[in-house]
Amino acid sequence: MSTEEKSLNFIEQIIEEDLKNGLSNDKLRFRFPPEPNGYLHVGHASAICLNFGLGIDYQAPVNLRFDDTNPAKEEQEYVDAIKRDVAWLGYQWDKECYASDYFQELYDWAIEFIKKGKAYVDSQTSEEIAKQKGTPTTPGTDSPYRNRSVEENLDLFERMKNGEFKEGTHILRAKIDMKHTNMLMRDPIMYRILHKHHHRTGDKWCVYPMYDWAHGESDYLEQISHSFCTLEFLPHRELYDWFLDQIYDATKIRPKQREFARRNLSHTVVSKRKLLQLVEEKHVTGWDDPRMSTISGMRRRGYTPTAIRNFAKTIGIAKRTNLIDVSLLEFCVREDLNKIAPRVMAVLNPVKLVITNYPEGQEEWLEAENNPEEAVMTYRKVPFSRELFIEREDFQEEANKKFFRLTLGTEVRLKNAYIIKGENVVKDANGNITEIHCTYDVDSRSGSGTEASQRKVKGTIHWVSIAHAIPAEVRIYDRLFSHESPDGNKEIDFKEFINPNSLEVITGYVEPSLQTAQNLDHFQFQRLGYFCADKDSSTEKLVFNKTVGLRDTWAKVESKE
RNA sequence: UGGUCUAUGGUGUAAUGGUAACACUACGGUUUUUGGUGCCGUCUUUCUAGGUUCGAGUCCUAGUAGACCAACCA
Repeated sequence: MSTEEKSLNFIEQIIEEDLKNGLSNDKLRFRFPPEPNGYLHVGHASAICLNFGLGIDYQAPVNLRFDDTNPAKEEQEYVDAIKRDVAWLGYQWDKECYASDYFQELYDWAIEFIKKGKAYVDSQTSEEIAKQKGTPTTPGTDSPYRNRSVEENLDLFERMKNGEFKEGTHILRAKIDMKHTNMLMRDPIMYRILHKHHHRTGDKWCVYPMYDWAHGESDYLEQISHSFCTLEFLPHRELYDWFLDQIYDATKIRPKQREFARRNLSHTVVSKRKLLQLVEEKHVTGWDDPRMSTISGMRRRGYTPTAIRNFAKTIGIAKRTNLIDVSLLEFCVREDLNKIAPRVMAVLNPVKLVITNYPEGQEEWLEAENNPEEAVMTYRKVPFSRELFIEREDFQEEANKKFFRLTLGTEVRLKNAYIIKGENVVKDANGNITEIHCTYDVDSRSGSGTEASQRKVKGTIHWVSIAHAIPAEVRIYDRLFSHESPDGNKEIDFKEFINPNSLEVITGYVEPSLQTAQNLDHFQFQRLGYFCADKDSSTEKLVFNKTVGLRDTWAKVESKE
């Protein structure tokens, strides 16, 4: 009964208003239109969640359209990666489209433009054209070729298409207004000559449409009702509408472009160009490096589709410039992982613990909860023996009042096992601890129901049996940028920004149940953080990537004495 | 020396002329066989100045600040 009044964001309000004004719900259609010139990143994830989310909410189809109008930058590899990423996020597109599917229609329309005197061939250099274009504060001037005859334009444009000219010698321009306050309306370029192989159309074309001439028309051909893009395209809207005016058939849906602010994330870069630079300059191992903000990087890092979708939903949509703190993304990741990640024991910085009163050669397989958050609890067995590894930092000889873990003379519980008491330590010549000796209370086994097993001790620590533990490579990631992400459009030197300690590779020991860990399964190494298994083809070893740390307060508490 | 867009706690987003709220962060308390989780709480908000109105975060005007616009990129 209590249908919560959901507040609509401004995008939903636009749609609601259109529906109220007579647009039929079954005419709704959205699209996500990436250029296949790189991998998708967390910013695209927002756009994907917006468009596909609207599709789900309104039960409307969403097209996946590749904006492949520039063969110089686009590759099939990127098309494949984009499809994989959108699908991984959990969305299904209605039609898979390509701007290149429309090259013929666009060409035919361009001929009509010429015939109607709406377009002309300009034969100046790009420098001359740029000069005539003026600046945001000064008007442009007409090209000397602006008033060529229709016949000459038709002839020239056909010869451009037929490959008779070199790149840069001629372009087709829309004839609008060189003095327009919006620079995009100053006779924008519709076609340029590019003798490049296109990943889909091969060598069929050597004239390629520009974004502005292809995008709205693609929306129109696909009968997209709402075309959402980022705010930097806002000045393009006037041109989008002008092009549509020339070809629009009133019996059809006229697509509407609306803009929202792109999302910026602190401590990271959200720009394909900069991500490409990181890859090319080898600051990272590739587009799917777990430190990258790409969707494939986040996948390898262990972020889940649910977490990313919740993040997108939480940050919402608006029109103001923003810088979202990564801690919100990390919260979303923890929130999801807490529910689904099995708790397992692992020791990353081991020190040997010997239980002196535990029989030599004896082993027990103890029952352990997989995840206390589970609705129906499941269990696994973990091996216990006389010699264990524990985390080096879980032991201190001298007890601080706020230190709840193992010290000499105090009791602590080994998770899922027994209560032990620290007795003494063995040190090497340099005074480093090499072994800790302790005794255990045989009646204190977890779940045994004995009085001793009910006893409260102030700390619980984690362990693995040395004889049974499996060595694993563990990759600990830190933020790629230690302070703020480099911003602006100018060339940047990443060396000034990159955190040199963003990757640490260590060898840890994990409980044997992880031997069968599948690629990208999630785990909580108890008290250490969330991790995922990453199969590395170059090694037989188990490899784990640290996804995100736990929200840990002990360091803070202990530092306050 | 132009045009367009934007302005709500440290961060992000709501409030659609009628009690400024939700989440994150930070901090405190509590539960806990994870210093995790859960639960409870605290701190911190409408850019400025006018105007319209019984009433303005919301509408209007001006100012201020930020963003975008001069690729044969998208």
